[in-house]
Amino acid sequence: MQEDRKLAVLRAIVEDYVSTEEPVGSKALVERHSLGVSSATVRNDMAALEDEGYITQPHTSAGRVPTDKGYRLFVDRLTTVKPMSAAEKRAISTFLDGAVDLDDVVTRSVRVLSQLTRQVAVVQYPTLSRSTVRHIELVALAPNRLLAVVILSTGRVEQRLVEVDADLTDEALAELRSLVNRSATGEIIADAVVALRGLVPERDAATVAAVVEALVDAMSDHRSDERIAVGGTANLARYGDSFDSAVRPLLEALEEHVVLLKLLGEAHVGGGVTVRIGAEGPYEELSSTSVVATGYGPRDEALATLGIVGPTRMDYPGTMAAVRAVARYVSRILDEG
Amino acid sequence: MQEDRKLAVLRAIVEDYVSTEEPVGSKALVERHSLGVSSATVRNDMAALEDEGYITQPHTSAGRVPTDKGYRLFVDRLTTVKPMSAAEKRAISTFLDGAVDLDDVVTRSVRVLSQLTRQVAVVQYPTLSRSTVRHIELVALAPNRLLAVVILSTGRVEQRLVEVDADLTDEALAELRSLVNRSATGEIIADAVVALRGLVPERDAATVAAVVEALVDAMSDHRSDERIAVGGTANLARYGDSFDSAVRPLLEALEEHVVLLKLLGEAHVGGGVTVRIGAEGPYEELSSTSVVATGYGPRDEALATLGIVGPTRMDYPGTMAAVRAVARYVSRILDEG
DNA sequence: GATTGGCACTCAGAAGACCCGAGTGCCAGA
DNA sequence: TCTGGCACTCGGGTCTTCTGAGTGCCAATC
Repeated sequence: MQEDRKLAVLRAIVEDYVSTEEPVGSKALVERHSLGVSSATVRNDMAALEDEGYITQPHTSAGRVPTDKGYRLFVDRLTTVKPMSAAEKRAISTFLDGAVDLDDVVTRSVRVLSQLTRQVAVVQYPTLSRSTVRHIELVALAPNRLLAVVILSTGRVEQRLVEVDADLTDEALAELRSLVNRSATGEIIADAVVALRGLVPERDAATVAAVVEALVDAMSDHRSDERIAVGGTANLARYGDSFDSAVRPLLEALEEHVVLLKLLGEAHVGGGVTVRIGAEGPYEELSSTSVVATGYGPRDEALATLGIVGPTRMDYPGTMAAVRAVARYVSRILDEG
Repeated sequence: MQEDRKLAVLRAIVEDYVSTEEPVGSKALVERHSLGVSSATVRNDMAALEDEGYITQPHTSAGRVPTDKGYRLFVDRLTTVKPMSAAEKRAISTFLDGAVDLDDVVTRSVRVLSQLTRQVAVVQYPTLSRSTVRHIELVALAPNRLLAVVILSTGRVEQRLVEVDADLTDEALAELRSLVNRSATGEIIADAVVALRGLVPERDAATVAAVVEALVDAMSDHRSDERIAVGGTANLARYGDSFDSAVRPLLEALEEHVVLLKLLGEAHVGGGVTVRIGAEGPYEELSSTSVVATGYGPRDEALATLGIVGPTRMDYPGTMAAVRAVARYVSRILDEG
C-alpha cells in the first residue's frame, strides 16, 4: 500500500466532504478524482485511514467523514495556502483604503473578511499595551471640568472626563499639559504610566493627581484591550443542520468577548496563520467549530489578532489565504497611518 | 354575546400562546383562566374572533393562534404596561451607572436590555444632528500633520487627520484653533458647518480650508448617525423552529444597519413606546418579527432610538416595560453627563 | 337571546412496516 | 499489491394506520 496515495485519498475525502457536505464513499471518490485505482483499493486505504483515526463513518453503510485529526493532517501537510486572485487582492485593498480612521479600518476588515470567507469574522482592536503615547491633550470644558484626551501611536484616541476641585486658569492648564506631555509623549504605555505616577507637582497637587489618574485609567483601560468587532453572523444561517448543537454555543461565544479573545489569543505572533480545529480548543461546546486566526500590526508587531470562526467542515486553504491576505493589508495600513 | 368577554378571550389566547408556544384550544382556555363560562361558549367567541380576523387556526382541528391584527388589538387595548419591579429598576440603574463614557453607556444598555427581555437588543448611538459643538481641539502630530478633534454636547468625540502643505508654527495653530472655536463652539452642528464654511482666513488659506473640511466631515459624518450596537443575538437560538424563515433574514437585517435604522426609525419622538408587529413593516422577510422601540435622549429630546427585535409571539407588556425603563434611565444619564 | 352538553367530524403528527440503494468488508484470483 | 465480485448492513424515504385534541353545530336549557 502506497503511503502517499493514502494521503491523496485523505485529501480527496476532505475536499469532497467540504464541498458536498455529505459523507463520501469509495465509488464517488474514484469517479470525481483521477486516482488511477479501483474503488476496492480506495476502500482498503480508507479502512487503514480509519484505523489510524483520520476518518470515521457516521454509521455503517455510509461514506467516510474526516475527523479533527484528519483535518489537522490535511491542514498541516496537505495544504498549500493558495494565493488570492489579483481581483480579490484589489478588492481588499481598495475597500480597506477607504477607511477614515482606526475604528473604520477594523469595521471594514470584519466586513471584507466575512464576505471573502463566508464565515463569521472577528477582529480585535489593536491593543494598547505595545503602542506609544503620541500626544496628550487637556481640554477645558468648564472651569472645574476638563477632558483628557490621549492619542496613541496606533491612532487610537482615549478620553476621560476629569472633575477638579479648584478652578484652573488657562495658564495652569497649559503648564499642566506640557508637564504631562514631557513625561509621557513617546513612551510606551507601561513606561508612560510609571512616569506620570512619578510626577511631583510644584502646586495644584490634587488637580494633577486627578488628571494623572484619568490618564492612567485611559491608558491601561482593559476595556479597549478587549474590544472586538464581529461580523458576518448571517453566515451562521448556512449551518442549516445541527442548529442547537453548533449555532447556539457559537452565538453565545460571539457575545462573550472574553471567550472570543481566548480563542483568538492562541494565534501566534510569528506571522503564520493559526488553525484550531474542533475539540482541540478548551471549549467543548465549540467542538464542531474551527478558528482560523493570525496576528497583525504595523512593522510585524502583532498588536492584535483577527480571524474567522466557522464549522470544522470548511475550506481551510481558501480561508487561511483570506485571513492572511486581510491581515497583511491591515498591517500595511497601520504602518502607513 | 358579551363584547368584553370576547376581548377577555382574546387576551387569554395571546397570553397562553405566548407562554406555551402552542395553539390554544377552547378547553385548555377555560381550564387555565376562570372565564366563568363553558368551553362551548368560548368556542362561539373564538369563531367570532376568527371571523373578525383576530385569530386563526394553523389547520382544522387545531387550536387558535393570534394574528398580527390580534396582537395589535392586544397591544393597543388590552395591555397596561406593567411597571418594573424595584429589583429590576435597581439592577438597571446600578448597571448603567457604572459606565465610563458614552460608548460604554450604549454598550451597557444593549446588554441590560437584551438580558431583561431575552430578545435581541438594538441601541442607536445618539445622533449628531441636534447636538451642539462644545469644543474643537487641534493637535499637531508633526509639522505638516494635525489631528482635528470635535467634542460634542452629547459627549461624542470625533477626530480627523489633516495633512497640510505648509508647516505650521505653534502660534499659527493656536490662532487657527481659536478661530474655529469662535465660529463653531456652542452652535448646533448645522449652524457650525455653515459658520466654518463661511470663514475667510487672513492667511494660510489652504491650511484653513483643509482643517475646515476635516471638521465639517467629522460633524456631518453620517457613519456616526448610523452607528448601532446590537446584542443578545444568542437569544435567537431560542427560535428553535422556523429557522430559515425567521432567523436568517433577521440575522441579515442585524448586519445591515441601514435596515435596522429604518425599523427603529419608526419610533415616535413623543415619549411612547412604539410597537411594530409582524408584516406591518416594510420588510416582508421580517413578517414574523416585531419591533418594540422608543426614543431617548436628554431633556426628552429624542436624540436616538433603542429597542428590541423579536418574534411576533412575544411578551409585549413585559418587553414594552423593559424598553421604556431602559430608555428612561439612559436619558437620565445623558441628562447628567 | 345567551349558554351549555353532546356528538359527529377532521386532520396533524406519532408509530410502525416496508423497501431501496449506497456503501462496506472480505475473499479469491490476477 | 491490486481488482472484481458478492453478500451484508442499515439509514432514511415512503406509505399506512391510529390516536386524540380540537372543532362546528344542534337541540335543550336557563
